[in-house]
Amino acid sequence: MRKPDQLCGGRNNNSNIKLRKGLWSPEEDDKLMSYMLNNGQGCWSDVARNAGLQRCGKSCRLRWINYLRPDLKRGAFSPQEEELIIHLHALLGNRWSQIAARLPGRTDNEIKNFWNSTIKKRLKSLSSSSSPPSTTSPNTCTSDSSSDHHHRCHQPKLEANMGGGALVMSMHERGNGIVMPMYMDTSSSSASPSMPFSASMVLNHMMMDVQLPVIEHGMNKLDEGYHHGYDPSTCMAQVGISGGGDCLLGEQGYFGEIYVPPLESISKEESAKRTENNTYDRRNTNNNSLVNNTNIVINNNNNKVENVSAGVGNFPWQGEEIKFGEWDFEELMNVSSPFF
DNA sequence: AACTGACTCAACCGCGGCTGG
DNA sequence: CCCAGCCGCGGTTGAGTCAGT
Repeated sequence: MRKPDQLCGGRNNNSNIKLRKGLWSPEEDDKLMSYMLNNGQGCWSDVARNAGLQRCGKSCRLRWINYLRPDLKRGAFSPQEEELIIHLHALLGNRWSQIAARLPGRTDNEIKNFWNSTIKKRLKSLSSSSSPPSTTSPNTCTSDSSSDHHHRCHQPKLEANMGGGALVMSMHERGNGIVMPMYMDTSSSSASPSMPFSASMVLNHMMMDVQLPVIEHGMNKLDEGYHHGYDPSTCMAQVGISGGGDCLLGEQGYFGEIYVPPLESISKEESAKRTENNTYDRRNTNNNSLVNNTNIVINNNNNKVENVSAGVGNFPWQGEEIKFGEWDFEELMNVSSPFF
């Protein structure tokens, strides 16, 4: 049931105007940008039409989300962001949009590309160099999520059927700080782990290698990220996991509480100016973003993920409450309860 | 300088989910 | 319940760029 609008390459609904494809011109960017700033987000097909763009709504949406959005952070990923991505991927799998929701100013596409090009490669090389003897098999692969890995990788399955999704089993203990992320392939219908234990260990090593700065307790900041306005003085991305006791990701330290230091600071005025002068050369825009707080709050009292509030930018079209509703976290946690 | 392979990243494609009629 | 329209997501592609020879 393909719909006309989604067939971007096709013809417009009510005209014979051939929809444009391919790279966006600066003029098109201008049109879309000014339209979005003036009118906000509505129906994307209307946006495309009303902005005078010979593009399908989908294309406009993609362009806006991945490139024109004023709160986009440009430039290379910081080590902290990188670590966060690795961890979140271990936790969420290839749910790039959810990962992106926790990285203010980053898009799912950007993260996906970064993962596929950089991190995956690094994990691969690390796993090949470390290769623990007991767990290494000819079929060992990294967190490669490409479609063919299901055919190539046959890891020993866990007993528990996780029902898809990714799971981080925290064996974090007081003092020794063992964190054991175990990746469960989300794309596999068989719910078999796509990351062998060896790769998990590699991942783990990577995480352990980097001591992330830890911020103070008091992370029960549900909804702060979204509801609070942008505060330049605290311009930072922040992921907090509430709960004094055991938490999903470990009690404290590596990813229990991650402080992503201010990557850049920028005033509202500068941001506004940047919005106006949004350049078309991505490589020249290693600039700043309207970063606010992202909070992940996990209620550990009942081992249930309650709510995740993610504020990605301060724009009404982006504010949304994100929940881990897609998997049954309670069940997931029960399954993994021996590890807690 | 020319060639080539690797890499990056913007954009497209196709699918599933949601919603309203 | 069914269907159409739309949105959003993840996977993939391909053009441009870079680095090595």
